[in-house]
Amino acid sequence: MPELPEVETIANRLRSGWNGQPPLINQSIKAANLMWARTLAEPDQDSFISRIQTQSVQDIRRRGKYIIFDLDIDHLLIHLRMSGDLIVQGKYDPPGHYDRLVIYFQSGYRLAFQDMRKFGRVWLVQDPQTVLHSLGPEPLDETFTAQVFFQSLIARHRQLKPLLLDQTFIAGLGNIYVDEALHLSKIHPLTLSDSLEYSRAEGLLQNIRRVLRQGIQRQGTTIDWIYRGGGNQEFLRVYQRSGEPCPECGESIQRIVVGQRGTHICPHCQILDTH
DNA sequence: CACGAGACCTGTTCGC
DNA sequence: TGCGAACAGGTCTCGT
Repeated sequence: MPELPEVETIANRLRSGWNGQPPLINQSIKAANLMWARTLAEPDQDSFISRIQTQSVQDIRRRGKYIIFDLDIDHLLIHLRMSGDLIVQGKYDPPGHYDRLVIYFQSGYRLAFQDMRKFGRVWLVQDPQTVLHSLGPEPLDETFTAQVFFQSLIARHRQLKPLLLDQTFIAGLGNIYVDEALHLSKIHPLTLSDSLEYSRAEGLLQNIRRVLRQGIQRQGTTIDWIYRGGGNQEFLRVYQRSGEPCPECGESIQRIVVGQRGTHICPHCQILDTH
């Protein structure tokens, strides 16, 4: 489900409160209940529960597609993968069908990690870097310049789309925003990374930032019932629009497969440059 | 190093 | 209507 803008939106809502629910900042944890064992990556279940239930939430933030809860001592890291979501439940709200981990606060509110497909993972660690160390740069970080981006592109010989999805290369992009950014840039997803000229790499970085900022501004992309509230879906230009006309030239949007991922391109605007 | 296939899971939609 | 195949926002591991 979530890419950088969706994770950012969820972290913001949990930090500041949303939809009548209170901020989770400063709330004290009193218990936790794990319903699907594999959801917890680290540590073992007994250590997790005994360690977490004495701590309170100091801050909530995002790195790549991870949501980070800074607690008094430890850090709780959550990766939502394909179908995960974080929901604040009130004292009298019923449990959700797909709740995999529930954290109970002294206030009576609960944080439920819901995850239909069970791909999501949770870590409780003393040093977040043990989990995050291999992540690439944040695309919206100002110190990540076009020069840096270009140099890292030409240092590899990779198909562009799989490279942009590689979280050790750049952190936070997923299938939707990559397809959108490549279409805006008029670049074919199979273009080799070391064949891009500087000006095209610069334009690509600008468009990556544009689609991410717009996604954040619209509070994410709603694809189905799992993710609620985001308005970006109406603005997608190619993603899951096979057969519809390209907004640039009117040609029919085509679906191909790249790196085993469904990929949406305009065959007229995005020509593969081979030489 | 780069890439493809398969695995991990459940649910919805598509095609016959 | 029914039923299996294809597909879904992500990432990991293994083999070539």
